[in-house]
Amino acid sequence: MSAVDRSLVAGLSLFADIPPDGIDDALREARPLRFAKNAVVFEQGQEAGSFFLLLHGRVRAHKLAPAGEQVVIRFIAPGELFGVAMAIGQSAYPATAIAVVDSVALAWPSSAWQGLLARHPSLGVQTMQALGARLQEAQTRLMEISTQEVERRIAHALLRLLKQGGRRTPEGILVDFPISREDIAQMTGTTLHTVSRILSTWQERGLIVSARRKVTVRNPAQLARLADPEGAS
Amino acid sequence: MSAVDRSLVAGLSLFADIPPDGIDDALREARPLRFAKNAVVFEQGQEAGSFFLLLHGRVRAHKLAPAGEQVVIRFIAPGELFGVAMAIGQSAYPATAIAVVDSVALAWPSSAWQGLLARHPSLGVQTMQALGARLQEAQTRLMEISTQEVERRIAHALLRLLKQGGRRTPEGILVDFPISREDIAQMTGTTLHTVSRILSTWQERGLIVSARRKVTVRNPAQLARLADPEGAS
DNA sequence: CGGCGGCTTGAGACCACTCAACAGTGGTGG
DNA sequence: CCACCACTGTTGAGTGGTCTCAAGCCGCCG
Repeated sequence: MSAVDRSLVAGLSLFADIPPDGIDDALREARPLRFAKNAVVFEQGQEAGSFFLLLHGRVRAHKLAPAGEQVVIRFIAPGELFGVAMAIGQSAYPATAIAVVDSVALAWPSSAWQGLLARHPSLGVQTMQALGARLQEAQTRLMEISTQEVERRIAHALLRLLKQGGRRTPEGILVDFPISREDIAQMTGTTLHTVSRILSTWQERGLIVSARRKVTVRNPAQLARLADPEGAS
Repeated sequence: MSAVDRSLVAGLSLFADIPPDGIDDALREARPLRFAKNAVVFEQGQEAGSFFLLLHGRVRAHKLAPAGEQVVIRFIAPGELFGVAMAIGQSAYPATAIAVVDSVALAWPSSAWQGLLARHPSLGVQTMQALGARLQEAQTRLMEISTQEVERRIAHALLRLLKQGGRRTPEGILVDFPISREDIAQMTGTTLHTVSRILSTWQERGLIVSARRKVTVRNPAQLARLADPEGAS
């Protein structure tokens, strides 16, 4: 009678160390939710009533600056937890989450977290590692934005996007979800104008092919050389 | 026969939910280490053999950029865990840790982590919340550096330093550990020159008093107004 | 008391931002 | 089904905040 079938989450590292009946137990409290493109999953500042596991689609998390500018925190891929505010002791969501394309996520009430953690300790381990990876990435971005000029930051951002969601095509590797110049600007601390100019010159040089909300990298190796000229050890 | 007395860590939130004999158990595997001012605790890239709990002093964590620039990740205060690379699934330290003043830390072998976590689940909860707080801070700094001009970033950085280690003095609130313009520059993604200029103007305006590696804020409220002109809700 | 690490301050250059105008493109409603 | 409009992207011109380069000063620490 579980509302969600276990096959939906089979193979996710989050549940890797949990036996089948444990997974059933965990899914019992979850509800699947559909989010249309551009739908808001939760909003910054709102009370953190649920946490989520993305099953299909793509979700963008961004933070609102006091003056109204947005900064993109990350793009969430299927298989990732998000909105785990209460796991880290926050009662409100620290960012806004919006579906980039039609998406499906499992939602648990935040109050279920403690019990889940107690019954399935490996969840804690997996979550801690995911948090650690996000912390590393945030610190790396901080380092980049502090020390590198815009072109290199954009190169790094693009490479990360490819690693997270790159799909081979005849023309090269395509970022497999819609991404605008504005998005890239908000990931790298610059403006859409500057991103547009830089992508234009890259396109002239044959490094990339881009269209409206679409970027294909023809030559990842050269892009990597742009990102790290020294080939840092 | 425990090597370290439990009174050393009494009152730390990290051990708040663990009974006395559990604390003794945890301390059994730890060794206290002294670090002289400017001593290296561990270095970025090095294999993560130990994790640490700072007891006295102050430790600076910074990351080295490919071209050699440093970025200050955080200042570690007594009571905080650091170097927990393996807890987050990293086999090497992602940053360098250096004692800012003479310091004392407890060191556990990294291999002890799993067992500790299994025997004392509340450790996991506490650590996850600490990680969450650090993630929040990193993301907030990302937002600041992406959207705000240098003066406001420095104001925010100073306010955070005060919150973490501020001591009342007749002249105002003093950052209670040595901090150079270069440190502040590396926290805010700017240069020591710009920091110097800005602190100079603040000093002229009577906002702060500063000396070599010392900053005292006379008027925190005014500084906060500089940091958030709108008084954002 | 000498030297070095930290700090200050000036001058000039430049990267990236702001402001501005316009051009595709794709979704939507009549 | 087509036309329109909002969204996305391009490109130019000008500006300015911050960096770089440079020189010198101060105050600790050894």
